Amino acid sequence: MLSTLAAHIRRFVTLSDEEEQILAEYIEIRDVKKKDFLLKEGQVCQGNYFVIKGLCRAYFETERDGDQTSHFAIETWWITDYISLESHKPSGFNIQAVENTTYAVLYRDTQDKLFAAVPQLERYFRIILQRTVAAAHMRVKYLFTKSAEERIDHFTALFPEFVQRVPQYMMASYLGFSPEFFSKIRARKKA
Amino acid sequence: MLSTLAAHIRRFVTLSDEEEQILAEYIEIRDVKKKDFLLKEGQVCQGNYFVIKGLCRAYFETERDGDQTSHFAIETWWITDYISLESHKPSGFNIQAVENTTYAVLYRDTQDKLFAAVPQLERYFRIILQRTVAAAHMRVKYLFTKSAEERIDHFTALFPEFVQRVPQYMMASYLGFSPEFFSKIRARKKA
DNA sequence: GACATTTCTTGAACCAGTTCAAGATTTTGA
DNA sequence: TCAAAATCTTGAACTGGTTCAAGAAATGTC
Repeated sequence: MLSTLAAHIRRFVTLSDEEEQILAEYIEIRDVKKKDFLLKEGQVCQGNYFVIKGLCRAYFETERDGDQTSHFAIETWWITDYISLESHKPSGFNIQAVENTTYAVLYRDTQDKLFAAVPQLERYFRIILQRTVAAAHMRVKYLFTKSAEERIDHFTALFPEFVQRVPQYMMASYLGFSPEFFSKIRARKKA
Repeated sequence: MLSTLAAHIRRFVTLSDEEEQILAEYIEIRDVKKKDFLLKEGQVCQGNYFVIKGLCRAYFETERDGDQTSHFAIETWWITDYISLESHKPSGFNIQAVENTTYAVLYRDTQDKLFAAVPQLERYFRIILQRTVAAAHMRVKYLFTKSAEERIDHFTALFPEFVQRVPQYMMASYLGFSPEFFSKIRARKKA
């Protein structure tokens, strides 16, 4: 189970077998069922979650309409609330399993000790975060310049797996429009 | 000039005077006039820019309307196109000085050598990037849940300096609405 | 294999914000 | 100091999307 994470790390930095052992001591592997929570709004976020198998989403409640899906994670993606992690304040997000999920937790309060023991993990996370920022900028670019329909097409081309694994109303929310409108776009396309 | 950057780094990690000297060898300080470009669309982004004095913005051209401002940087903020930096592909963004600006460049191709010489910079950038991701998530949260007027109020409260230093049409673009609508909101508020 | 729950669709009325166009105001540079 | 350039304002017509409500289809469960 841990091997998935170790393999992912080795795609970016070198990691000896001994270092993998050290990592194992700092990581906890957990299982959750569909709809269970990794993090609940109001809790202070305690760590960073690496999806080994399954699919999770971060979302928050809005006043008017229902939930707003903020982001997703599938196999080999990290997901957390960096705002809460950073500020040590209660999170405004829920992180929930969309499918039955196996994931690894890296706890915030032991993270620095781990990084001291295996310094190239600092580099690994720098690289991961750099990609996360790039993805976030891409997303804003698309939100600002493309119509709802173009956003669907683009996202479907880029991550076809998601569109099959995630209910349509979550996709709609993530892409920034209502589930009803998603339906209408699909109807329009068939014609 | 470099001292501004060194001071910023020391807010997050320790940095000896010798290490500051090493850093100096890898950093270049530059001046640009208002409206000059740090990066132009079509170029491969060569580095990461740290604003010492002044104000810059990243934007891209859109088909229909004019520019779309993607993000800003004032004193002690880093700005770059991580998408291009990461992929080594031509950038889709322009990074431009909004005021006369002094900035430091950290070049991509020597960055790893610098990190090898001063390992805690890896940590410094991990922390900076973590905050950048947090900010990006915050921004999407506001874009999705707040009205144009609420976004103005929130941003003004959070970064009052910006609203004074940046033309209104750039703010409007950054916050995700038209400059005309910004005007109308202001008129509405006075009443 | 049928009942409950979750997800998806459709239509009608509506609205937050856009677009276009023209003028007013402010800032800039020689 | 004054003309040119940049920025901001206002109004009228419009549109991409929302909201509400109700039913249809799919999925999960014992």
